[in-house]
Amino acid sequence: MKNLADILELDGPAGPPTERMLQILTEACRLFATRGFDGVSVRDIAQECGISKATLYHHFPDKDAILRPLVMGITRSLHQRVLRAIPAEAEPAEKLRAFMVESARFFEEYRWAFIVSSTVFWTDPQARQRRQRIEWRDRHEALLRIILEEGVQRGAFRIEDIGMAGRLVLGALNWMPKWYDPKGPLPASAIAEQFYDVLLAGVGARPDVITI
Amino acid sequence: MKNLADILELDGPAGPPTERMLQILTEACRLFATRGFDGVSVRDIAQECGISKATLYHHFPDKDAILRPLVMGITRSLHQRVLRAIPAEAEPAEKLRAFMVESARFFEEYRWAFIVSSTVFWTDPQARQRRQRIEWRDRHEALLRIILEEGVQRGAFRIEDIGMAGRLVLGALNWMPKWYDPKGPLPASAIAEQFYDVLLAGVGARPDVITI
DNA sequence: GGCACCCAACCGATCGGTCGGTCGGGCCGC
DNA sequence: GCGGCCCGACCGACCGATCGGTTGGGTGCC
Repeated sequence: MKNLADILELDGPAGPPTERMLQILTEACRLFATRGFDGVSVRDIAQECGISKATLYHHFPDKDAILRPLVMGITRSLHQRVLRAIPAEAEPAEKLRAFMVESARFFEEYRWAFIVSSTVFWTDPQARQRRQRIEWRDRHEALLRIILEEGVQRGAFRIEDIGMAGRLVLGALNWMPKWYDPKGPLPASAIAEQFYDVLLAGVGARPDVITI
Repeated sequence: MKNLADILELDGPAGPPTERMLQILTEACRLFATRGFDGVSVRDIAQECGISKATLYHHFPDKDAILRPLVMGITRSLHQRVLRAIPAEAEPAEKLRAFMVESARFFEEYRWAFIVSSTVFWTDPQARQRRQRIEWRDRHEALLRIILEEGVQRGAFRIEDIGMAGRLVLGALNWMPKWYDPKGPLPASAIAEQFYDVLLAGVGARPDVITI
């Protein structure tokens, strides 16, 4: 995982996060991703960091306070990074490609946090910063929808239901964590490129073109 | 949820599952899907069924024994149902369509169990019947791969990397539980049809065809 | 001395699971 | 028909373990 501090916004009233806090967040993130939030005890996190549980509670008020910045940071940063990666003047197809590739790249860099974020979205009916998180996610989905709509209007895309097309794209990308192997032959960005190719041209052969 | 008994294989040495066991499985399934396995206590399940915890343990040896048939049954039944829904003599494209639509239909019928199964796959590093479950999943993925390969060989599909194309398809389908609303306008099968259309023809406009 | 950091020991609550016992309906010998 | 018996379904009370979180007291650096 790249520097986890980049995606966090802990530098509020308490100043920038300390080295120890980052260590706790990093270890907790990896544990949450592999065993789930409820499957990891505060003792586990402390032990993994080589400190006592009481020390951990010196840096964080409660268990939720460890999870929250991870989920929140990932949701926000994903959108911001993808948004920044999309060239303003490009063709819609190129924008879609940028959206998909940058999403995959982000996933690869912050894999554990990405997994935590996407699993927590489920089993969390109430509070945990839900509103603000959903706001970012909606903004992200809106960005994709705008790209697709622009493509349709400019004649680059041919889409019946934009919402459904968007969900197909996001589904393929968001499902990646479940099977992606960082030691595999292809980086996530290359996989996203392939997805893009299939998505744009379809898998169906085009006899009408071939037989001209 | 349709009759949960259809997907279970509890009728082993102990005979067919009793009404009470089915009730426990049904309620537990719904709770697991919404709050996660670790987020649901045995007390919760018992209370939801209107029985005491001791009574629940009279019907199941432990908590895992409630989860196991759900996850196992879904994984196995999904494959079997989809396999049966694919016509042997059809074109590859029609087979792919049947694969996707039947998967969606199955998800819609056994929505809670489907969600439980797909979430449990994560946070479960060890035992819980992992080997047998993965066997069914692999068989399912192999089925899709065979369809795609046949399509390529018969000139119906134009695919660079079959594994990646398959993962795109499965990703879109498996992600559905996260956003699908059973009270929405479209049934899951109709959504799968749309996915199929996009997948086959792609979203890119085809000026080469239009300008003939 | 004061502050940030750290710890062993402890707290009440809740976890998965067990125990001894109650209840009611079928089934037997008579 | 009927007392005695059995047994599956059920329950309240309890178990040790572990949960998230707290307390009070160190230790070392400014």
